[in-house]
Amino acid sequence: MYHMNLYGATRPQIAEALENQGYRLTKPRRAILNALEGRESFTAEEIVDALPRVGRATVFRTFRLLVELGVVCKLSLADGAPSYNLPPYEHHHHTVCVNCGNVSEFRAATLERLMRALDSDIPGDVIGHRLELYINCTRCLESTAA
Amino acid sequence: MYHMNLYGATRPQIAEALENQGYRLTKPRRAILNALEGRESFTAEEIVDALPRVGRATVFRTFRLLVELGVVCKLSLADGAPSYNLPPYEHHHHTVCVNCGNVSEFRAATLERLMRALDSDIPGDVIGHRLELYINCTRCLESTAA
DNA sequence: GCAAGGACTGATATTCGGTATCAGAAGCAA
DNA sequence: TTGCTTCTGATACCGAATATCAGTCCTTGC
Repeated sequence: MYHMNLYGATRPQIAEALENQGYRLTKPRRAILNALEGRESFTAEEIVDALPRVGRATVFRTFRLLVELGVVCKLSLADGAPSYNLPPYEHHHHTVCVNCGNVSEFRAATLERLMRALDSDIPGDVIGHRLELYINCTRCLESTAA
Repeated sequence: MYHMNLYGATRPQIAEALENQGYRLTKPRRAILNALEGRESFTAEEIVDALPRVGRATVFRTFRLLVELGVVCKLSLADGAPSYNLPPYEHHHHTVCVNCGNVSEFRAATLERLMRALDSDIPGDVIGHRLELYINCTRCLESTAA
């Protein structure tokens, strides 16, 4: 369970990973994986609404499972509201548009290297980090300029 | 209201800033500022409990106000639980011990410079960021080693 | 000092995101 | 099929925070 690398996995790969970990690939879980397909970023409530035949608790349980598996990742919008996404690759960070709420990912090798370097400056062991950049996305900038 | 720099301000400075912005320095607000004094990191609930004569809503309203003013800042512990603190200087980041929950600040000039450099790599305007490092603090490491 | 008006307050209800519980259903292995 | 485990949905609940709103406090203008 530690350091799983499923970012960017296809649905069949996710399904396989679930089963390899001893989890069952049940109908509601399949429905949820289906619903995530094609979405770049989503809230739990969105999925609950999209799947009226799947219970609220199950959606949250499955989200928690997928986060543990490293398939989806949870982030906070600028107002603190939680959101989830299916990131295309591991060790990425998020940009969140404070205007339209759109989420994108970026990798920054330099940043990662720096983060590792920081480890030696910080008393204690750094075991993880969270970085979010709040932006005005190009689309929003264009539309407000118009 | 934009880009206020009150991190590290003393209580009289905070009080003055409130009044300069047209806010009233009322008894409940004074009580809250008093209660924050000397605390490094605190939850809203802690302050609510510490001040039984001040309403719950008022504590949250005042916290929101102080966050807007840039006096206190809100952060998430590793489990996502919200916490607040009175940072000693502006443009800092937090280390959160995943074991004991202790919060500290650190500045990293290099990091800030890098962050500014990142701006040019990101489509859109970067207007803010949030970085939290999750650590095992030295005290926790020592006590588990013992 | 007093009245008037807005800012602020506390009590209460409500929202939102998420978890606990638990009886019953679904999945799997023999 | 039996039997066992995992999983599910309904429901209730929780913590953090906001909306509402009648009433109070603060300030200012006289």
